[in-house]
Amino acid sequence: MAELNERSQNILEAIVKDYIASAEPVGSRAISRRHHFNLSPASVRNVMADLEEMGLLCSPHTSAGRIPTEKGFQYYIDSLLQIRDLSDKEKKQLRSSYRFSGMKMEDIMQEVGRILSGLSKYAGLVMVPKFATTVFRQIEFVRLSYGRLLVIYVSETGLVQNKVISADTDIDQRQLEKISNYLNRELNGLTILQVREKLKKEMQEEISLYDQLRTKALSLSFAALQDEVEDQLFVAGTSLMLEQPEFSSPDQMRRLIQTFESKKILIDLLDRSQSAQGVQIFIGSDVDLKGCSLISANFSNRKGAIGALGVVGPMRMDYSQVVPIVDFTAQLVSRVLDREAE
Amino acid sequence: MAELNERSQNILEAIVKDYIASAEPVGSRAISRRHHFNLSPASVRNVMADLEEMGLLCSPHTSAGRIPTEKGFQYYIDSLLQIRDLSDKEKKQLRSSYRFSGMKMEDIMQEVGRILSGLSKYAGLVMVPKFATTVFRQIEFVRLSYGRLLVIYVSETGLVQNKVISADTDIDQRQLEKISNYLNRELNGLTILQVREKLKKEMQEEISLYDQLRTKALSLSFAALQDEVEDQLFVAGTSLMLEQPEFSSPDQMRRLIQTFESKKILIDLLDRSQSAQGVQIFIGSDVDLKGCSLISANFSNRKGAIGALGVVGPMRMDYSQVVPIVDFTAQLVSRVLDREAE
DNA sequence: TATTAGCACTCAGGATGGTTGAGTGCTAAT
DNA sequence: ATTAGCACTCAACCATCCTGAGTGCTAATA
Repeated sequence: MAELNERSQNILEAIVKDYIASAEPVGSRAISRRHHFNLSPASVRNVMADLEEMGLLCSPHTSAGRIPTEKGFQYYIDSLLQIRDLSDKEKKQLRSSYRFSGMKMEDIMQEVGRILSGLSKYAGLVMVPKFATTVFRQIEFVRLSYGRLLVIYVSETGLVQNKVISADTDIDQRQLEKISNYLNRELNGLTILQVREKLKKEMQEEISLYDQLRTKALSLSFAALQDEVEDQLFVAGTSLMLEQPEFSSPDQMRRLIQTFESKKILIDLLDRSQSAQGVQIFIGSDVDLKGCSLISANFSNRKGAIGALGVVGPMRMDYSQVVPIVDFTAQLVSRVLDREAE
Repeated sequence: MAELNERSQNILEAIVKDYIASAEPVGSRAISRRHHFNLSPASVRNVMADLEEMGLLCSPHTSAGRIPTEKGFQYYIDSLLQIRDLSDKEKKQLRSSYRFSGMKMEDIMQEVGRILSGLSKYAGLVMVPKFATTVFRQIEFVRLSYGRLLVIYVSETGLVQNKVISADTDIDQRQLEKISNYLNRELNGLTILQVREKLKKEMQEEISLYDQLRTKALSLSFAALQDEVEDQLFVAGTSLMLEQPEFSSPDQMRRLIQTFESKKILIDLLDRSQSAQGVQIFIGSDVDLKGCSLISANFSNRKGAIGALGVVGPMRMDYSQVVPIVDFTAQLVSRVLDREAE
């Protein structure tokens, strides 16, 4: 993107800000009046025409003001937006909104989503990613019925997964305990991915069946861990977004709800932000989020990244407000999880 | 409700059916033409006026046809609706939609919701109720960090719950195993409610502390099981409902989404149907479901009721279609769970 | 040369009014 | 008891007009 001269930048910024505030097209007169760069509406119009030429603005129809295009927002965010830091007071306030003592992972995530949504007035998202990326801590088996077992495995970060598997023969609880003891000793500290590797390798070597218990243990844990568990996504405050004027028409509402319902689009985006550092901003049809933006950040404990959170709002979102909230929340959550981990 | 004479019944039924099909007010002419009770529009009008007087019909404005009121629907459902049985072919088809092998409880529930929604074209609900009503099967402890434990407990029906608790002292894994062994022996076969009772009683008698292990076991399990775990509700296909003409206005959409988001209203209703037998129908502002109805049924295995499922749709729903689907699905799910339980 | 005043033009949105058609209630005739 | 007939009502649709906000262009200005 070519650099803009200062005047153009100022005017673009003014337009974006006004539009964020009002959700309505902004006209040259309004700009020249409300912002005090001593310029007549006519001059402003000239600049606006240039900006439109460059694809940063557009007008819904001839006699309406201009609104920023996606590209316009992009430019604004990349070059003009300055994120203010939260004041200590705000940080304190934010910190006190979050109270997680005694909550288990899932509940914390849900609560974080709710609070994010409440603070931003948009939809809050929290994703706990695939189990595969976590570190194995413990596995337990519960016999449900003949040949049917419930497997429960716990990650280093405190995530719990359970799954029902079928064994070809019945196994009693005493034996199951031995098996889990064996596995817990053997697999401790590996990531689930490593565990899978190890199991696969050992099972190939094990064809000789010289140790019945061990063979059983391997095949059971293999069955338990083999397939992917999906990312878990918590969404809160969808209906808050429906209050926004850009979603006032039935059609737009429907589309929005569908987006949230399928979750896939959101998970993909959060997955992407998973691997990045710091706050990410995704804009509009960047990826099937027509008219919306996603502000996200990942969180982690000292054992590594464990998830991502964020806020989805209309593209016309108050970024300078929401970005620091998301950022700080991610840090807070990271710290909490760290404390929990040890 | 006073009994209606046959003609009135016929006409009411015709109106309800036409309205269900079209979602539009139905007029006297349409009735007298489409249904062949040789009556002129004028006669139909007379009857309609009576029905309106009784509060079973109303007209949105003078020159529109009539639509059934809530009371009208209620009467229709109570007295006129006849539920056809599913044909064997339909049953077979339904049965083959449901494939749950190797799925764990949560996934089954989610899948059932999705399928219910798909079949009915409305929103599908499945609720797994409070843990308290289930029978204890097994408890396991995992040490997370100093003094912090993860408790996992499994019900007879295969539900898994986990929770983080803090102990006042650190306990190592060997000791935890002993504790869980002890508890598993001691609490086997009781409902969670009974378990709570028992624990409370024993803890009172235990002040003497003559057995350290046992005391610890009691206090841990008490902490783990003391507080209520909420009902879990799975909702699928919200956006399908938005397609219905009655929710075409932004306002109605918003309200609907809010209802689904809070979940509370739905949980309350399903909770109610939990205890009842067979299919239940809840209509409209019966309970804060303005414009909607809920058709629900509970499911159970031979150890007792474990949940409820249903379909939420516009009050103008095709009951004769949806009721048997819900009914049969509940039976199917019950059977599946029975098979799983032993 | 950059800015601005002035002016003609555009167009969405609101107000107004007429027409249509579906539906009603009432009355008198059957 | 039923129904034909008729006057009446009213939402929905359409065309039309008007207004005001906003534009682009051009010529005058600093």
